[in-house]
Amino acid sequence: MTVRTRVAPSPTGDPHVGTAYVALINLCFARKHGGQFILRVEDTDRTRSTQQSEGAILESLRWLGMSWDEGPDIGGPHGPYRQSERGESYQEHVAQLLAQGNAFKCFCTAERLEEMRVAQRAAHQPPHYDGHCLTLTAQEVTEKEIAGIPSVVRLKVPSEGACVFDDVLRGRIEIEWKTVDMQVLLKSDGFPTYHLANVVDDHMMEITHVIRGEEWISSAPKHLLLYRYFGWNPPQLCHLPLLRNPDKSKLSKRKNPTSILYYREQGYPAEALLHFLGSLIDARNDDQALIGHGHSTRERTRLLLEYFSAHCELERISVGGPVFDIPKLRWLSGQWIRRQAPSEFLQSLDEWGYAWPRAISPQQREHVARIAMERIEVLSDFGPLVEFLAEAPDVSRHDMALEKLSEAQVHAGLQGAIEALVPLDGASWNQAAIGEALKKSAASMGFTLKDVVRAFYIAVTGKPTSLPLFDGMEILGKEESLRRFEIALERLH
RNA sequence: GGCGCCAUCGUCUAUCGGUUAGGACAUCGCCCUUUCAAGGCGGAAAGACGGGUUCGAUUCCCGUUGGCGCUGCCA
Repeated sequence: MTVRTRVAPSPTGDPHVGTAYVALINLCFARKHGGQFILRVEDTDRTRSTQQSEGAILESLRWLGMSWDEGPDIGGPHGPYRQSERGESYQEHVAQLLAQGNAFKCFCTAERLEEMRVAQRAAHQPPHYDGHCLTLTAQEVTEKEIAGIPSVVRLKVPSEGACVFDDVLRGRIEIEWKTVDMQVLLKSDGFPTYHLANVVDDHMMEITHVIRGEEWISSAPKHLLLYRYFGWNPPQLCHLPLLRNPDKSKLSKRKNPTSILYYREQGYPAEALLHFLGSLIDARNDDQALIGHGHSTRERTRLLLEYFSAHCELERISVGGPVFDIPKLRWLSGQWIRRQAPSEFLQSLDEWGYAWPRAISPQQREHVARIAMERIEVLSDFGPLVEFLAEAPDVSRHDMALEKLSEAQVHAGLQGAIEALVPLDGASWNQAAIGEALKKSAASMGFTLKDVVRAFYIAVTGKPTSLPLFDGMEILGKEESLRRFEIALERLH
């Protein structure tokens, strides 16, 4: 039997990093075993699902280099791959359950259910459907339907015994039937709930391994019960740990950026996010030797996926919920950026959508890239860092104050620098010559370059820390550099 | 509250009964150095607690505590 896995996102919001994490494991496991990986859209919540969200999810997964063998965009032998388009199948299966007596119609109103739950909570009982409609006769059901009372279909659950199943990661799990609720399978709008649609589709699509988040453990008995009612063999179940906020709660956008789009917009390379997610799956993927292979994003993500897949073992996934550690991701991002050749970095910037200021000529870009790329961790750090090359800073007298030198000394230092730079001819205006001139000038006044250089940084870049000064001045050119020194000098008066 | 899952440095983890408990991020220090980074070197930092089992437990079992999840006509 060939391995078939799936990821089944619900298009109700921004593409979540947790979806990518689950998708990645499913993809790698399928590839490792020469099987297929399917993308299925679970859009049964008609009030929250959007076309836009679905598009963003697919696009985000593709951005990370993932691809699927069957899905709503490419079709496949078990389509459609969008649950909203599979209504007939659910209706048939619900009819079967009803006919077999494994499910029942329920006409309870939302108000009654709410009252019931409040009462149960007050009595310290677990909130459960109380079976109100379970005893309705066929006659009564028909009457209510004729009267046009809306209904749902609920699952019948054994009252005794326990559901025992094996989880690939956690071993034997036992949950008593009496703790399992009579879950709604078909909503009053005619759409199935997750539980029904999921089981029917997984079976129809011949999924062999259901690898999903831990949050589904509690409802696994319902799913297994459905497989039993239908007479189907259930797939292997593997419940993954949930990604966490730093405070260990389930990763949420209230506490952390969870959208893949956010990380892309911030300029995290796709390969960095992919590498990070991979490292959460298996510690062997947390390997610095992997960084830097490939000459394009496409190739880099492909090689990572290949590596992750080659030794993917579900059993090695550790079950403690990992904190989504953004500092580590940032570091990885910086590593991936830095291991590129400057020309590749330029291309990455371009793909990310960076718009170069006019003042920086195409010929200068590689030089800028070389000095900037080792000082950033994400691409959005780049703009602020090179901004001074395009626009002169507005420095104040206060900015120029130094700890080690008096104002008079700073003044002299700037003056001396100008005098040292003026004689340099245009042809020798490069970082080495500039550095030498500035060092010599400082020495001639009895202090080291280190003593005054902070003032120079502020004069040229507007900030005490920036890109290497001499390089910055070379790129700015002699005229503009001297102009900035002179402005700074004026501000000191 | 009920049910379930989980538990090694701050974080991600290695260890699959015997280790000076290893690595990475973060952090601290030193070196390098025109600032800041990057890079190099080094430091500090962990088996939640209590019982068993065993010659020997981080590792196996039980309990406690803690964290998390589920408890919807959301997934």
